[in-house]
Amino acid sequence: MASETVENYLKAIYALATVGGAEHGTGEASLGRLAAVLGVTAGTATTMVRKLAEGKLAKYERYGGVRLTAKGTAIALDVLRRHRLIETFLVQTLKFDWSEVHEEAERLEHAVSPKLLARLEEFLGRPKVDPHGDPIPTAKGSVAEPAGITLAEAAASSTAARKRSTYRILRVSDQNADFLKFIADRNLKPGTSGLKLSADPDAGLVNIHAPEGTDTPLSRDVASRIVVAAEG
Amino acid sequence: MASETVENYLKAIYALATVGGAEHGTGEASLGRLAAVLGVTAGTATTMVRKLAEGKLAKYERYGGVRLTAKGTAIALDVLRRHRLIETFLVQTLKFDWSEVHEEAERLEHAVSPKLLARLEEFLGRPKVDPHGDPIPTAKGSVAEPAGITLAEAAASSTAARKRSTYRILRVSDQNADFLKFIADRNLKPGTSGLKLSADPDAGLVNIHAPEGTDTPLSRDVASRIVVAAEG
DNA sequence: CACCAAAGTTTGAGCAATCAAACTTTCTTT
DNA sequence: AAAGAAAGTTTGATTGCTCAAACTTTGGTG
Repeated sequence: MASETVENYLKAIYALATVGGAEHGTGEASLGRLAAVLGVTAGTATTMVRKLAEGKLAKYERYGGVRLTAKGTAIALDVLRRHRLIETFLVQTLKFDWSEVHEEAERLEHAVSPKLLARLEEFLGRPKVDPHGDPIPTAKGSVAEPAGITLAEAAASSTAARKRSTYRILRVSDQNADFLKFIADRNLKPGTSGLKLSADPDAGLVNIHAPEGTDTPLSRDVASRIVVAAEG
Repeated sequence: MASETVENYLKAIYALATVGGAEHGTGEASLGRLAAVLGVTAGTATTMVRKLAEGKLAKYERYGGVRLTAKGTAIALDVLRRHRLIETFLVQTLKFDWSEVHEEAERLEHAVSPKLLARLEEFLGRPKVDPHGDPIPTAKGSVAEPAGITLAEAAASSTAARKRSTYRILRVSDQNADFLKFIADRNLKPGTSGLKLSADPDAGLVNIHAPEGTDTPLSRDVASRIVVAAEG
């Protein structure tokens, strides 16, 4: 059994190695960034990563970054599965706001048994995505990375195509509570549709025009964390 | 914040100090028994209990046993509250068998926030007792020790009174999975009523006569862990 | 290409919780 | 009350995770 700490390292490495989608990422995480997201010193991260490598959960060469083995990836995906099912439960059943479930799930994900998780999944109606639109890995360990493009990409696409389309929000991949509150305030949660987009490349901005007429300007950086699909 | 380990020590001391009901117990736990129920060596228990005393969670004198302070009791009751609400959730919502929820709750009780617990309590309909009939402490930290007498006491009471009465099971205070399965098999779970009792003091036995005619003989020891009330 | 800054690594130490084993106190029994 | 058993305590060591600080490697930039 991987300790809670080991699970957190694997999850963090997985996340860093797959920024921008499982296929899009480099598959590798730098030790500095890993240390930063885990809130430990660089030395601690180095030591722990060496231990992961010894346990065949990761591949690691000195000064060369870390990448998960199949075994490490399997555990990371399982943690992610637990995390996302728990978040879904908190929002769907216990009526938590989507901005406050992350911390809670962060603790619970290490305390649920496979059996509990299976029952929970059943109880929730076998959801495919969590409240942020992030896909829930299956019990067998596969993730259905959903279609869709980032808001940044959509806004940057050819003007003609974009002007014809409206967009629907599929996913908001960020766990910062303030950011999520902001998104919810602007009614830009997953499921919102009928949005029109425009870009202001010089200012580095993307503009979202909601059907009711309200406009929300976002930086490209922020826009790249929101996934949308063209509709109609 | 008390660590998971500290919470477990407090919970175990509370349980040992209140065997046979909060009022009935001695209020004190021996270090040997404490070590045994926690599965640690006696030396470890001594060391940890000294730390609890330093933190004003328990009173402790060398060679003299340990008892919780008000502060320690408050935490113990809070852990118990979490444990019992979680067990209720697992049985009531996720359809777990009552014999298999203990281990699960044992891990989860350290990972739930006060907010989650409040929502869960609401969702469950503010239950007063858990699936074993054990009372759920309130958020304010009071336990309503329910009325009722042990099966052993009931069976030992004057023959005349006992013969007139039938009994209802209120509580089965034990977490051993096999024992609970046995009890469930015999249909002796909390809520079962219409039971008649007889005692065989020489053999140290208590006999339960179910309305359908099945008889279950129990040792006095086991009978003292089942709480019943006379009815009708 | 030589140097410097940034990134990464190593070392020595600390904390929480644990054990085994030597030791002390208390209880029981005769 | 003395002896021995049972219960409890102390000591020294270990494990997992962490830090600070000294050190090394890598990779740009002048």
